[in-house]
Amino acid sequence: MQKKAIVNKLRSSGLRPTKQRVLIARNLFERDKTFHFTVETLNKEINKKGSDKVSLATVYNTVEAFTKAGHIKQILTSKSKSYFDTNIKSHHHFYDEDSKELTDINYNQVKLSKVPHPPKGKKIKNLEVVIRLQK
Amino acid sequence: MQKKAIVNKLRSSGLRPTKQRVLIARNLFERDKTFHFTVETLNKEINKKGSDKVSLATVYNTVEAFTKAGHIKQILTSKSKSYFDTNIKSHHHFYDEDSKELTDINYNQVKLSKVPHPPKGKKIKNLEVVIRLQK
DNA sequence: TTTATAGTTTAGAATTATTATAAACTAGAT
DNA sequence: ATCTAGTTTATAATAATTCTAAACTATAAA
Ligand SMILES: [Mn+2]
Ligand SMILES: [Mn+2]
Ligand SMILES: [Zn+2]
Ligand SMILES: [Zn+2]
Repeated sequence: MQKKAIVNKLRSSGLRPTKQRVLIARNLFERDKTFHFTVETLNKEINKKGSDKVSLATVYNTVEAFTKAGHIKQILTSKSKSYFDTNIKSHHHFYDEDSKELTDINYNQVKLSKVPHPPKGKKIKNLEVVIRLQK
Repeated sequence: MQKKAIVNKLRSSGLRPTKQRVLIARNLFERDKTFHFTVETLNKEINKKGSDKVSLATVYNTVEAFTKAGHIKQILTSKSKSYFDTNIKSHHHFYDEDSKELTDINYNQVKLSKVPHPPKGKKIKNLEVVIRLQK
């Protein structure tokens, strides 16, 4: 994804392409592979080396804005820190209880042959599987 | 579950049946139905009305001890607060994005016809499905 | 182009959830 | 009854996140 595309992505979701947002978006989306992150890891990544500094408040604001816009998504965990994913396609996760690491499971690696009906008046938005691993 | 059984449950997991632990355990397990809670809701429930007071620190300690002992389990959410479940059987959840409520899905309401192999040297400890609902 | 303004960034304070500390207390063994 | 490791508690500390309000800026309008 090139800078032009990044700017369009931001504009298309009603977000002004500010210096900070473009910097963060390039860091998140100009990669070969999707990945998982926390605000803490993203903030470190963004603010390392000689690059222009972005405040922690802005990292929080931007992550929230990108989540609301659907550019990233929040991941289910049982931890006190929020995890996010640049892979917004429907997919599943392994959670390694020993290393505490989350890794993607390809969507077609899991098949469901029976899914419950949603309660009246509600629709299924998505379905996520988490497989916990142990030694 | 009667008081005697509660005391045994605590003893069997190496926990002394103190006044506070028994009070909390009775509140959690002497019910017809399992339920979901946070430390905050449990603390309110335990410390309301004329009952003996239990400190918040003890509620945290006890929830941690009960989780380690396998009497309750922590639930996957994408929130900053930890949720717990008195239903320790393998089961799944609906998560209502509008009301932000978690409800149980019976285990046999979900069937998986394909599950990925765990990475080398790891075993599958359990598998949880979360179905997000929207209006 | 300037100008106006709504949107954005920021440092720092505030809040919230959780964990740590260390002194007082107690269950249960002897 | 005495002893002691385990437990409880008030309170402090830490960690994650949200709030605040002043300074700044992207961009639309003049
Ligand atoms: Mn915390
Ligand atoms: Mn928080
Ligand atoms: Zn993922
Ligand atoms: Zn449940």
